[in-house]
Order: sequence, then structure tokens, then C-alpha cells
Amino acid sequence: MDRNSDIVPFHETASCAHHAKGDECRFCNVRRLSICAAVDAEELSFLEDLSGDTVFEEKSALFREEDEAISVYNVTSGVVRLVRSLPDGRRQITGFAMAGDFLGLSLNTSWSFSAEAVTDVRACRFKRSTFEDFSDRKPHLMKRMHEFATHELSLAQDHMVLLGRLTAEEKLATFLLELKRRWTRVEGHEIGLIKLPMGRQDIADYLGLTIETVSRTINQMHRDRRLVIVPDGIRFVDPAYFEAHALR
Amino acid sequence: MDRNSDIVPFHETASCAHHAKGDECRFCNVRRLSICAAVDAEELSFLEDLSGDTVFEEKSALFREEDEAISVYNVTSGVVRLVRSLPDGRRQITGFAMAGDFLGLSLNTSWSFSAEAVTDVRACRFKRSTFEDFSDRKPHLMKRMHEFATHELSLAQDHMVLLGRLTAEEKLATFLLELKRRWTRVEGHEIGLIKLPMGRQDIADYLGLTIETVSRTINQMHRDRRLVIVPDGIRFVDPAYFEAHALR
DNA sequence: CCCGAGGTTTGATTTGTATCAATGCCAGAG
DNA sequence: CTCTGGCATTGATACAAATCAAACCTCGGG
Repeated sequence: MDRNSDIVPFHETASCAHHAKGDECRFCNVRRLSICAAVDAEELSFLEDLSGDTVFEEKSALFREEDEAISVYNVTSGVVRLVRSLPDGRRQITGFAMAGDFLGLSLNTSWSFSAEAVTDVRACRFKRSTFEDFSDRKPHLMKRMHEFATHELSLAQDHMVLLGRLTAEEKLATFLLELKRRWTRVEGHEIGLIKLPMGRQDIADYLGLTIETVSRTINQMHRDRRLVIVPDGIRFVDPAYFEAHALR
Repeated sequence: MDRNSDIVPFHETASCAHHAKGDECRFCNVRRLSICAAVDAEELSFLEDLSGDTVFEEKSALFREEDEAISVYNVTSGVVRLVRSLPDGRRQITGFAMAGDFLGLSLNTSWSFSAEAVTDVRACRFKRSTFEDFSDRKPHLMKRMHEFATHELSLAQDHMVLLGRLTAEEKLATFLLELKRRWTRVEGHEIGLIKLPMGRQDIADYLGLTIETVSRTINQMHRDRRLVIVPDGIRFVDPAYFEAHALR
């Protein structure tokens, strides 16, 4: 049975209710984190005309592997899982996209992965072809996209080491520490609670483990007083333990 | 004992002996495969002035993880392994670079991986800062680099699926098929013999396995009449078997 | 307040791959 | 021709994680 059968096609919403039209980008709280930080005020207002705010509800798909890439997206809130599936149902999650992350860096007309909303998600949407034309005329934007791509590539290489060479315990320690860093970056300040919006199955598919091994390993860490489990997340009790067992 | 202790620093050689200075790029046999295909005749001669042909002998390092990235490279012949190492000696090979592949796409001043010559290697070398200045002024070159980067990213995602979700048999089938495709691309025509210049340990470190499992799996395939083992490589006997077991 | 569904935890058992330990097989040096 | 060192192969055994199988929350709906 396909575990993804509950993923429904996305439903596009009307434009953002919280900003007057014409102010979205200037007041965007993820601009500093995103592609758009490379864009000056004048370009920003032009870019804004190309963009549309979209909302995806929990468990809906932003797009699927086999879809044509009509749009590209800048995630502004929520968490998205990036999934590659095998014909027999095995899944690998190659990453989680959060506020500031860009989907569609390659500007290819075909996606090579699915993007599914783990939580409710807001994203700034651009028509792919239009965005490509724009970036073709703005070398500094292209360069910023290239920097994003090579950064992603470096993260992908880290993840290959994790998948190929770490133990279950090391995988979880690395994952939790990385998640802490990403929330800190998004929130703009140190956080205590590490929110885990994704389910155990998603964590398993990200780390190349089974759900049972993820559950056992986290609960073992709890029993060993390395962390406490709280609603919707965990909290480090022994941060040094995670630093010592994680990859970089 | 560190398995890499035999990797010695590279020895730089004088410029290419086979071409008169001023003709390297025009007659370059990997141009069509490389970054340089995006460069027109005039730019090519300019680029050529920036470049120097280098030779690295088998087992030497082009650069190491911890080195500062002074140069970037365009591989013109031979095979390079890209390695990430853990402090305790565990290794993950994130890829093999062959003719046409570019090392230094990120243009960062620090490498995040080592590059080691598996065979004798020739590469076209550029000063990183100079190359960056050049690409900053040539949007189509930057775009080509970006395309290379996002293609790499897609390959990296494939490899994550392999590492996280495939069995040893599937990993080997995928690896051999992928290698066949890459040799075909480099040679410019279909090939029968799939050369395996890298040792079993390198294959293991690429696939997230041990050397024993690689050896057992290949020899099992041989016993099952899926392939024949020949000096320096293998030959498919049952190509359909590999197609059926490989990832895409 | 109870029920049911979806997700999580826990336990028992199996298994694929790692580990440990020889042995085999060249190719190059002497 | 024989020795030697560096892989590669093969076999026996161990073990980490997968698989199979319940039981257990918890939260929203009736």
C-alpha cells in the first residue's frame, strides 16, 4: 500500500490577506534569508509584480516528481519535505525546505522530486519562465541562485556521508542538531525547544532508517537523559552529547 | 591506520607537451562536455591565457578538504575521487570526476572535500579569483556553471536514494550502469568493456558498503552469469538484469 | 464520555551486511 | 624464477537495524 495516497493536489488560494498589495516584498520577513536578499528596491517591486502568495495546507503537494515545473517557489513559512520515491514505495526524503528556501533552483522544466507540505505552508510563487527571463537579465540574482545551489550541493554531500557512513545514533544526533541550527536561523535567535513538525516516518525516510529505529533511538536518548520529549518537539538536556556524536 | 596515508601532495608539471601554446582550448577534446562549451571563440582565447595544463599522477591529491581553494579545475582525462572523511577514518566518496567535469563550481575559498587522482589525471587549471572575475562578467558562463551545479545536485539526490534505500545488489547494479553511461558519454560512442579504474575499496566507499560486500556481490553477479570479470573492468552479459535492478 | 483512527512505542525475531580472519592472486622488484 | 606487497576473494561469525506483531497514546468527532 502506497504510504503517500493521502497526498492530495494543492489548492491555490487568493493572494495574501495580511499585506496590502504592493507591500508584500518590502515587509517580507524571510527576505534576508532568501534569494531576494540579492535584489535591490527597484528590482524588488518588479519582482513583486511577478509573484503571488500561495498557501498549501498540511499534507498537500506543492508539486510532484512527474509534474512539469510551471512555477518556482520561495517558502515563507511552514515546512516542506522533498521526496524521491521508488516504484515499490520506498522513499528517500532528500531535504526539508523551510522559510527562506527556494524550490526550483535548477529552472528546469521538469521536477526531479516531489514537494509535500508537512505543516501548513506559505510560499511566494513565480512563473518559472518569467523568473528565468528575469534572472537571465540580472547577473547578481543568477549568482545568488548559484550560491544557493552550491550550498545545497555541499549539504547534499554532508547528507551522503550521513546516509553512507553513520550509525543510527549518529544520524539522529546530526539531524536534531541540524534542525536546531535551522530553527535558530529562521527565528533569528537561539531556541530551546526544537520543534519536530515532521512525523517519525519522515525522519526515518530522511535518515535512511525505519520508523521503529527512529523511535527506539530517540527514546533511548531520553532514557539516557540526553534530551526530553515534549509535545511537538524535543529539548536538549546534554548538548555536548549531540555535538560529540554529530557529523560536523 | 589511516587508509589515505599514501596520498601525497600533487606535483605540478610544466605546460602541456602535446599542443603548441595558443591551441590548447581550440583543440580540446573535452570542450563539448565541459563548462567551456558555453564560451565563444574570442572568450576562449582569453580563457586560455588564464589556464594552465596540469598533470597529477595516480594516488596524488589535487587538493584536500582543509586546503584553501586557490585554483579551480576542469578535468580533461583520468578519474578523480571526491572524498569526505570522518575523524575516525570512515570515508564517503561523493562522486568520481571524469573528463569534462569541473571542480570548484562553488567558487568558495574553501574546499569541503578532497580530490584524489584514481588514475593519472590531466586537468586544466585556473586561478580561482581570476576565474570568478571572468565568470562575473560573463552571464552565460555563470549560467552554464549554475546548470552544472544543479545537475550535480540532482545526481547527489539520486545518490542519496541509493545510499539510504537500496540493497547492496541494487547499489552495485546502479553503479555499474551509471559508469557505463559515463564512459559512453566521454568516449562519444557505445562501449562494451566497462573500465573500473577505481579499487574495490573506492567502490565500497562510494556505495556505503564494505570492500567484502562489494567483492561478494560482484562475484555473485558473475556466478549468476550477469557479467564477466575481465582485467581492469567488467562486461555485461545480461544488460536487462542491470536495467531492472538499478535506480532509474 | 466513549470511540476510532492515525501515529508512536515496545517487544520478539530475523536478516543483510559488517567484522574478523585467512587465503589467493598478480605484477613489479630483485 | 622467486619473493613481496597490495589488493581481492572467500569463509565463519557477530551484530545493528529491519521486520513482524502487538499494545499504547492522544486527539477530534459524535
